[in-house]
Amino acid sequence: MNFQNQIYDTEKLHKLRPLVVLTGPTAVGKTAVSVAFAKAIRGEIISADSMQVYRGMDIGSAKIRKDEMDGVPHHLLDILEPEEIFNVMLFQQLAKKAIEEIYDRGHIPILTGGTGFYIQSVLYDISFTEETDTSVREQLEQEAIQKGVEYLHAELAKVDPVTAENIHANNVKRIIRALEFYKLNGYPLSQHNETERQKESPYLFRYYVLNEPRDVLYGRIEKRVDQMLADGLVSEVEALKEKGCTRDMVSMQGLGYKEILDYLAGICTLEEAVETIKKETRHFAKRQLTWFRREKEVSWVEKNDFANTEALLAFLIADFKKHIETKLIEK
RNA sequence: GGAUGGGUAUGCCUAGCGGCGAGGGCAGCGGACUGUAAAUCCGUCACAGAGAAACACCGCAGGUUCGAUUCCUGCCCCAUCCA
Repeated sequence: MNFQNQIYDTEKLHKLRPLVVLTGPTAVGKTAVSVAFAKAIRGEIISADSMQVYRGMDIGSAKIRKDEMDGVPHHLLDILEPEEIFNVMLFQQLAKKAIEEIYDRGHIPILTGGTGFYIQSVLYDISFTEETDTSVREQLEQEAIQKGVEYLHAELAKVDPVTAENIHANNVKRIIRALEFYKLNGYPLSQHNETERQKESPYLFRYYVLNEPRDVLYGRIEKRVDQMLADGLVSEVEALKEKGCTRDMVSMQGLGYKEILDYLAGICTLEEAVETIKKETRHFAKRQLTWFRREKEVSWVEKNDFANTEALLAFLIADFKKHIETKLIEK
């Protein structure tokens, strides 16, 4: 670990709160860029990824290997067992804590990962109300099965017409969440969202979205899934299954896991599972791009605009210096 | 050479068995998203058009019919089987 050199003033870091977000659709090559970038700017990496938090889920989540980290500290990797539940609020808490600690060390936090929602939660410091009662949701889930989604949607329309209007009647999960929010907090979710949406980021940030032509990206996804299988994805999932992991767990909803689980259960052939993983991963990449497009203050970085990784890196570093570092080192 | 089954819209699979300007699925594309987010959900997907006017390759060409994607004939492809 040669990450001790501290060129930034800790107090100033806490005050200016610099933050780099480095993201992009799955398989664009975030990981490789992030490490080199971190080294160049004395950064530490915080993974904004809903699956890489789980231990024992390395291949399928495309987790960075220790030897690839090159001495750069990585946070929020391997912090939970696959049986445990993870969600945005938890992520936000942990990420915020990590950010403060990184400032203490005189370094710059770099949020890397493809979960846009997680990034948003820390970037705009969305406040989540304290909710511990899980029985409400369970009850609503039961009601959804017994009385149907339409019923719940109608119920939601009574207490929170705005949200009911916004959520499609088929979207069970989000209808349940909206109802749960109302029951637990006593006021409509739409009201909460309205105030949260106004928030300015407490950070001095740059939000980079790495991208490349769709067909190239899809080709890369195809190759990566094949590589995962060659690396032993099936035995990774087998081990998890033996450990007691089942499809209904949050962790097992990850791409590659649920499909291989189906294969292991004899629901489909391995070939079918692999095809599904590739297809779903493409869909996922697309959804990620939709998310980033909607995000306001992002800087799109097209890989094609650069001759090679070094050039891309040089750009990122120059951009970072221009927007953030100068503010940090000026007296 | 013979037998049988098929060819359905800019990609793939499939419904259709006389009123079809043609139903469904997939892929693709677009979108939503504030405690499951690698989740969940929505839209679009031949051309034309809010009009009684005109305009259409359901393999191709004819025929029957008021009317054919649907029936008949010939031809061209494809698949499997028999020679």
